[in-house]
Amino acid sequence: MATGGTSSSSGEGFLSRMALNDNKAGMEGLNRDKINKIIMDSSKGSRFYENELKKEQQVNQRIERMMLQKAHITEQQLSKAQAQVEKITSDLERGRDLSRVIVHVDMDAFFAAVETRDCPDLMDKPMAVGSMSMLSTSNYHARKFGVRAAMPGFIAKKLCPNLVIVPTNFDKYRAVSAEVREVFADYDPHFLPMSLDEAYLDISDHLEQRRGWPEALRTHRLHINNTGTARVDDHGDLQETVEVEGLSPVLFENSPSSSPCLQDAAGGEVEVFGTCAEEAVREMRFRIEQKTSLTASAGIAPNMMLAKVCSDKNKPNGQYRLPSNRQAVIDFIQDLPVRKVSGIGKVTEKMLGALGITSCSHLGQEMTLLTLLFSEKSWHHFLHISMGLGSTLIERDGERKSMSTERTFGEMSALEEQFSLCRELCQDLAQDLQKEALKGKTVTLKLKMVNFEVKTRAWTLPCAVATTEELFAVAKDLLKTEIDNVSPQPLRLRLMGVRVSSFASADDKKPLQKSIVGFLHKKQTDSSSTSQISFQKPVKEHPPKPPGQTQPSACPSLVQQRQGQEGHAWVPSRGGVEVGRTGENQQSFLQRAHAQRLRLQAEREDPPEKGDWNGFETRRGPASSTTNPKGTQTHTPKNTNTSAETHISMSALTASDKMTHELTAHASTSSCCSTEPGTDSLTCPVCFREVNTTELTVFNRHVDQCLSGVTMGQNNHTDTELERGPSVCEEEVEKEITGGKREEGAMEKGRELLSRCMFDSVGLQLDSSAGDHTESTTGLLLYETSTANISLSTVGLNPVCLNTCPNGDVSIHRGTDPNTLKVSSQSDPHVRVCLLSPGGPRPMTTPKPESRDHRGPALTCPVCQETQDTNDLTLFNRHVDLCLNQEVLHELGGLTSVDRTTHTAPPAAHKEREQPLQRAPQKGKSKRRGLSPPPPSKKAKALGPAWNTIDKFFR
DNA sequence: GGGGGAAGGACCA
DNA sequence: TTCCTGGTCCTTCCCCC
Repeated sequence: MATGGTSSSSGEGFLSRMALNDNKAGMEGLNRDKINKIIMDSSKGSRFYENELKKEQQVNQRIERMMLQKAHITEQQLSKAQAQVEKITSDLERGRDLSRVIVHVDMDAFFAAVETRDCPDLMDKPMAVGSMSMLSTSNYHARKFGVRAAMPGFIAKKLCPNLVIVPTNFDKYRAVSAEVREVFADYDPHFLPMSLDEAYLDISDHLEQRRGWPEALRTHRLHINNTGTARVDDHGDLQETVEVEGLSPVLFENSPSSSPCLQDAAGGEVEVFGTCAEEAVREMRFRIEQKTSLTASAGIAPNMMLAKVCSDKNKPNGQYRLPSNRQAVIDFIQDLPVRKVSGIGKVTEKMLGALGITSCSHLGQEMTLLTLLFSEKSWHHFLHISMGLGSTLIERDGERKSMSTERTFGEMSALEEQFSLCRELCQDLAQDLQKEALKGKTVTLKLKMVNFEVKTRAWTLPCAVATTEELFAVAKDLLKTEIDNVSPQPLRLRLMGVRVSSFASADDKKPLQKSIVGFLHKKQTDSSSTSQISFQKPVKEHPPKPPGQTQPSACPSLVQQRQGQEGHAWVPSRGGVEVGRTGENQQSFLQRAHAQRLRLQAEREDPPEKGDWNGFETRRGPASSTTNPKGTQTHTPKNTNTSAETHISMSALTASDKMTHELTAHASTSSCCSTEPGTDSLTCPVCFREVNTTELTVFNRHVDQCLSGVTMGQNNHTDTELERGPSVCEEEVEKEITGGKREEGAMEKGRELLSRCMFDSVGLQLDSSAGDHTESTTGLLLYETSTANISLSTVGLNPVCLNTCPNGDVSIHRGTDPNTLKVSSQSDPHVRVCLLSPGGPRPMTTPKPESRDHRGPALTCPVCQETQDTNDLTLFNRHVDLCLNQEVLHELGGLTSVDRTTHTAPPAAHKEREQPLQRAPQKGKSKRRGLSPPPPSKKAKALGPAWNTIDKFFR
């Protein structure tokens, strides 16, 4: 019964959850009160104790709620539940399978036994394996003092001052475990290892065969190795047969090897085992003992649940068989304490205890009540237990569902240390993932505070990730969010872990795109989802769904606006990333941009492809290699008329270059810039202009110059092709800007706009006096830097972290003037910022004119759907741009929620459910999965309909 | 208001 | 001075219908 606060099992006022768990072999008949007092005295006042107290109170509250619920149960509910239980019980009974012979084998005090075997001096001493902080296991001498696994060493020392604590040596245990598993495999090649020292086997098939075996196959010889330990050579030659003088150092009295032996013709001792299940298991344990000098215990039963309980029955070094008949099972279950059943721990035990349920027979008696108080899963489990049912099918080769790594340490508060550790963990995890060729979509950061409070923060990506950079990109943002949430206080950690889950399916496991070739190719063939960088006339119908999109890709509001304004309503007047373009779903664009960013990050991990030239490679049809002017190789197109694909390997590019290509590649799908198969020109992958040549040398020179222009933040084309005048793109842009009329400076506007699309660093002003620092007064930004990981500040916005910085030394922050940004890097002299918006400070709220011009209707922003108090297109466009740029910025930032209504980031301490740490933005339904911006906070919702409306765009 | 996805957390071995 | 890892289930929040 819940007592609230602390509960006592002995009247001393200690936490029951911290009391000794003597539910383990070798711990019977201990003085629990005395041991518990020592445990409490050692723990009281510690942070651990305080946390346990908190947990205990939570469990007590659960119990109180449960009891309250119980008090309100009606007779009607009970009778209905009764009928339900009876029906299910009947169904389960009909399906009871007693045909399999399942064995659970558990090595006795495994780690301790291995250490004792290797150091016989420990044989008669109480010893444990672990450290002063935590013990992994203890031997049976130590258990008599109450020392057991999962107990801190310092407390164990108080219980048993003579305790010898041996450090763990997992390599050794793994090696021994491998030997044991070799034996298991002879009885069930598909056995299921649960840990290094535990496994389930289905020996039904083995028994079937065994019945026909001659005695010789069931005969095993004893021999002694050079350490004096008896060993058997399984069915092999006896190298040295010596009389067994005694048991191995860690064998127990009822060792299978101590059974009477026969002598073979050569005078060696042999043991013959029978054909039944007990004999087969005894033989298995015998062979394990002979092979490793360690003993094992086993349980034989018709299902896994019972086998597990049975293996504990005659521990150590014993076995127990539960006959495969219903009555035997029911009798066995009757008096079995619920805590003995795998899956019922201290909390469940306590909750059941509050209902007066301590044994499995009680479970059966109270099933009706349990159906009304526990979840369906829970009471189904209870019902199975009460009937002695369990799995008869050992699930082999089950798919791994997650992989993680974590580390416990002394208090860690320094940011650098935390991020450094975070990166290390990501690195370790990436290596582990690589070993199993796994990629996962969900990255979870686990933090344990110094007060033992555990927090997990997860983020699900649109595509599976596996590399250090990819993992760190997410983990560090999650970490940063937590740090920000407690700021200015430091985040005081004692554990950090990183986990990856939601592993990719077989299809997703295909190697990540090495290039944007598919991206380009697909766009060329799928105009419906093509991003039109040119500014076309409004479309009237929704374009077809892009592949993978479940929602219509056009923004109805936007279409409506455009129609209503006869093509003049919203002209995306800024350069850079244009979202909401005709025929383009903003979300799908953002998704692709983000996905591409991840791919690019992934490619950083890969070495440059052989044959790449400056990271660019042009392929058309089957390629042959040729040497380019730089002396490296490139592929010469053999057939320019078939399967034209522009392959841009990113491996040799900097992050900034890659980002450039991410967007320019996108731009390449423009109708005005796409490569037309069948022409004698090649399309530059940098500027996406057609270069009127098929001569590789000429083309390479062009690309080279383009590339250097982009890299240097300029578009200093000097090629003749580049100086031939405005490209088709520019003309399109110009048309859109001027409405078809050529005006003074229109061409320049077009050029500027285009160059911004291509991430020209227009607007940056280099402050040479600041050394590596670049300052700019600017509006919204996207980043470009060769080292990435920039915390971007935009005017009026809080910093938004966009990417990963391997070196961690790039920073962008506001200068003394709130409208200036400072970009700096200690290691990279070429840090660059690319503008998505014209230079110059921009107001962060939509500037409203004194009074609206009444010559036309009010305009509604397609992003926030707020009616703007203006019909002035310049002002209106500025507002739309602000909204959209924030979407883009936010999207690429990935994690920081942006309040679109106020155009400011939400308060760092965005606390929900009174959690001390901010939750990672919650994902919504599949429409927003992964890439789309997280929903706004409650506050943001209260402030305006921004999120709802942007979401509706894509429905 | 219910269904269902996502995330956090508890529990267990 | 109280582990590490991986799994399942429950609760809560949120969006959508």
